[in-house]
Amino acid sequence: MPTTRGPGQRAGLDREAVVDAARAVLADAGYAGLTMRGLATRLGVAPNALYSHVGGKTELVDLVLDDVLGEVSVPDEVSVHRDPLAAVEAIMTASFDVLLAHSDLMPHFLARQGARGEHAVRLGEVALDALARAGVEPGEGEEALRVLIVTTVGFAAFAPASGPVPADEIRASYLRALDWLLASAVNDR
Amino acid sequence: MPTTRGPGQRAGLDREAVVDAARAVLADAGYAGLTMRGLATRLGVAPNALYSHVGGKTELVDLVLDDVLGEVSVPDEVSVHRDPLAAVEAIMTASFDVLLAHSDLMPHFLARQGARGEHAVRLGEVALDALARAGVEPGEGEEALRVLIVTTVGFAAFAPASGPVPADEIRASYLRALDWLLASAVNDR
DNA sequence: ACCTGAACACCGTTCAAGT
DNA sequence: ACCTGAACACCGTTCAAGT
Repeated sequence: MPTTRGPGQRAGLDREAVVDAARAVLADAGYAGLTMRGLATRLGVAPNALYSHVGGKTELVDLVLDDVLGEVSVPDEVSVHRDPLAAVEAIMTASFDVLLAHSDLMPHFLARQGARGEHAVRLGEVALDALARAGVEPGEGEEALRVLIVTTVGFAAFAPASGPVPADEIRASYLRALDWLLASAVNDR
Repeated sequence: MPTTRGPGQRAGLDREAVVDAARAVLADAGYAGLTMRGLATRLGVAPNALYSHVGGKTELVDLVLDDVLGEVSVPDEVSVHRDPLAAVEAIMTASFDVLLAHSDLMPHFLARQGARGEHAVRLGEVALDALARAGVEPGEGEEALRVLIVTTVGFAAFAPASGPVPADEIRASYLRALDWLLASAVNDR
């Protein structure tokens, strides 16, 4: 039960607290259960208080998505140099597993046509570097990366356990598709 | 302006008319503009009248999606027998182009984890037959098809012209990914 | 069976005001 | 700058009733 607060009294909220609470709502009630009003209730504030910290619901979900992407472990420079192809594969499978745990966010990812938060950018940079080192032609890295991202997000969206196809089957399909794509991306010239 | 109608008076609606009107709303206002209430207004009926013909909004969008898939031209049996790999490619690129024109429906496709309408089923059957004839191992056709579908829908979702990447670039990426996947699916054994 | 009227239980967002 | 109160303009869906 939230302490009653008059106008002008602070709730001690900030952007991070809002994003954290949004992730908690997401974990409890899924994407369909994530509403600005419900989130405000959980935080003990009026619905419109959230607009002091995020621009709106779309931006909030963007922030949540990038927060999730922050959980993907990025291979260090040494690993990338030693075996760049394995590094690309590691980035993608790690991303897949993290995104799979938030598969109901993937339609939003696609509707927004990608992610442009700091974690997304960081992942993209490392993957692009690794692809170049793995032998992808200069100037073709972006295209290859786009293919890999669409595949990864697409399968993560498709895979929830509630679906008609078991998640482990989808995961196997994803891994196979990833191998097919990487083999072709590297050998194609 | 709809003719005023008292209780018990028919509007002459049926499932098909509702789906057709939904597609018209979609063309005018996009997926975000497709609401049960707005659709009812366009049809000149009360909002709840729609529930005599569709189970709800989710089912309506499912029906619209399958209606869209009905526009994909399916290769005839002769073509499939003559060059099965080309037939698979034709099915996928034709689907891609049709879905691309309705890219804002793709998040719904993924959220629903596929399409199970009659047109979707028909496309799947023909594609599966063509994949088998093209040399995909028995029992591996479903997996290959799943990979192709996710890729096709993923790129269709990703490609709208409003996005940061031009649609023709995305289309090129899609075609390349499709070639990569098909080459591996057929040769992999 | 197919429709209307009315209501229920919500949404996201904005505006003005208070400290 | 950060919050509240109140409102605006919507949603999808259900229930009861009419023909």
